[in-house]
Amino acid sequence: MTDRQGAADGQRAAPRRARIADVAADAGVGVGTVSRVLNGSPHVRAATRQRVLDAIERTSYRPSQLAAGLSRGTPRSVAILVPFLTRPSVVARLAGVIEVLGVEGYDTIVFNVETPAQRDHHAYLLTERHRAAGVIVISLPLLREQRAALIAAGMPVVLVDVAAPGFPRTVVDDVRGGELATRHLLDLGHRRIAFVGDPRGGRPARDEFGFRSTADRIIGYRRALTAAGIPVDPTLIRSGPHSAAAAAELTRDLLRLPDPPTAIFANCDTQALGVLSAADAAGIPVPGGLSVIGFDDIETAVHLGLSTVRQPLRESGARGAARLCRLLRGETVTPLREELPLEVIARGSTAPPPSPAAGAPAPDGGGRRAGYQPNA
Amino acid sequence: MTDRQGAADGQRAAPRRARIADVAADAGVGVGTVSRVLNGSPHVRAATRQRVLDAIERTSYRPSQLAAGLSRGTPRSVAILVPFLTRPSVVARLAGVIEVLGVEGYDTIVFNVETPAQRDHHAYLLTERHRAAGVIVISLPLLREQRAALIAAGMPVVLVDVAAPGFPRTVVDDVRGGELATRHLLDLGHRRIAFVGDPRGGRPARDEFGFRSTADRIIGYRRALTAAGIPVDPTLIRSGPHSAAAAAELTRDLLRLPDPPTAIFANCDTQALGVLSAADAAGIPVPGGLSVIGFDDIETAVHLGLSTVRQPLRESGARGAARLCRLLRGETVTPLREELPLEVIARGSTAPPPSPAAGAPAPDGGGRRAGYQPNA
DNA sequence: ATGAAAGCGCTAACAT
DNA sequence: ATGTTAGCGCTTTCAT
Repeated sequence: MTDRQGAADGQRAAPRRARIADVAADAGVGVGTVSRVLNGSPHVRAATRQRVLDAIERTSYRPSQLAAGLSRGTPRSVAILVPFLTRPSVVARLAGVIEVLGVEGYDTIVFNVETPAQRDHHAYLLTERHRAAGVIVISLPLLREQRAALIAAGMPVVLVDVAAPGFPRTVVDDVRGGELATRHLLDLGHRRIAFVGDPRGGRPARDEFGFRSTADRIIGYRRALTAAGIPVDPTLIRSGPHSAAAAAELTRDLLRLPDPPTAIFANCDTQALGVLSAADAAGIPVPGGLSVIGFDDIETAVHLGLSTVRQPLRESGARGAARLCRLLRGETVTPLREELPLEVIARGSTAPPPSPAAGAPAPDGGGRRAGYQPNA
Repeated sequence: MTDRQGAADGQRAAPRRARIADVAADAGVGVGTVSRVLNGSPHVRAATRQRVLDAIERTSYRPSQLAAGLSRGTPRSVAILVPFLTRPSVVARLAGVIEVLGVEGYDTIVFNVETPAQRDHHAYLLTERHRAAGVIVISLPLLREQRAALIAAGMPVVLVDVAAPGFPRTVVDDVRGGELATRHLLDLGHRRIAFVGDPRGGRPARDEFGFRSTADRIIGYRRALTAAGIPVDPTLIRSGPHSAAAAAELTRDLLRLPDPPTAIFANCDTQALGVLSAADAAGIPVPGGLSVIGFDDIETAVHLGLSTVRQPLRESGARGAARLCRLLRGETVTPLREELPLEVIARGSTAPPPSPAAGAPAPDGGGRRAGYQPNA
């Protein structure tokens, strides 16, 4: 029988938000009980719970995340640190994270890092437990001191697509990925295979990200080549900024070589796009005159019929988020290092080399796909 | 109840986080003064301020966002509602938002909406002032009742790439965009121009998003056609799901028409990709046999040499965020409707029609660009 | 200009 | 099982 906020008078009085005490009063119970109902405590009689639920309904009560967070000591939101948010592979992972976290009742705060300085800035802020209940780091190597600070702060952290000793992480085997891509090309009969990617980078430093996947993929590339008895030719390994444009430039050089490659393994699909356009600009048909394979399997790869090494992007984010939630519940995650599968997706951008170079009679059906040929 | 499950390390005396009272004690002032320094109040003597600053340094104090938020009544974080986060145009806008908000000291909480139900769910949650200080809605039409609830809750809201009466919004003129694209094609001499896009959609409803931009672009398309004295042929206007694959399918049909179009205006760059691959699959060269223009100017458009109508994506997000910050400071934003410019970027995917259909001797240099031709 | 004290709305420890 | 109460760490009057 509570007065519906002075209904009689015409002017709507400021409809003061109901607080937990209002609900308690309305239900005729203590605030503790309401809190218990809110947090799903088992120590509440079904009948009481129902009374509280009704009161909540009547008062249109909405709990304050803020107050709950303060009281609890940690908010119901997690921070996620990503480098270059707009890159397709990154945003796909992010979507996976957000989806899972949302279902688990956590808000996702996104920190985008585009310079080492931003990385340092955000990494510092995230050691504050009142800012986020936990942290998910995607594809971004952290400095040793930053990892230490996170640990010292007791901050629950999971890594996605990066590794660091002692941290729960969801990754793929990039070395194996490099091997898979290269072997796919070898199986088609290629013998002169180039690699186009980012600079190998060292370890993360004050002024460097130190991304590691390229280096690993190159290791796999070399390994596959060596296993096939083909000497690694350093002039076929090129690196430049992480962009299609840069990849295109590198490809241009490669194609001008006296003995140009018949196939190119691009470090990621975006760079593969650059390779494709450079090939086109040079009038070299793909896969007729050049085979191209990328990495990641982003959406455009499908549209362009790009062969690639697929990794479960969205799922990696989802898995990482799920593991963080486990951590936040006080459970432990195991194994610390979770590996997701890699798979070669052969589309139309790879085929046997122009003139039967070596053996291998093209095991593939030589599938070809739709694409774009502006200069036809 | 001593320590929660921390990281692997065993020992480590709980380094109790310094609170504002610690700083006050260390500086020999009251907590109120520390708070004033923290919040840049002018009512603090310079000398006192310095003492406090030093104390903060000594105690390595970090203010609690949570406590400050509770006390203030609203957190230093803003919510951003986006549909289909992984779409390139959306994530570009999001990056702009995050950048500006970060600089202004706000955290960005991202809510990704992929179904009307998710829209409703999140829109409801966001009427809680203790959850976010303000809301930025990107490219997502809200139901009337949802807008009303936001207003009733006194929630500061800005819109980006969507319109709603009474709300501050940063948009482009899609009608004009449709006109620009179509006119570009007309100027090249095309007379048979098709449109490929999303279903026009009505207004947002319980089970529908009601995206509006397609409808507007079609209006512009018709307007340009009519202005050029060309009758609008309904069979040339096709729509399907927002994906390159669907666009490809629609294009396939279009190209099989007895009197097929010589040019296609795709609702967005992603769909233009689909158009391109369908053209390729049909063995029709672009732009030799078919001209294609998209909308947005996402990164891949550059790599593929796709002509398009550019809109400032990242900037739209940045502008929206800047306006929200103004709102949060209690200032008013004006004009309510902020319009960003549109511009045709002619790349290699548009050229005069195959056989000089009508007049216009191709004002453009007929620029062509790199692309991908897997079937050559 | 600065200190003291009253909340902000909730959780959790402690009673009962 | 449920009520009571003491904080969580800060901002903000209100005095002084």
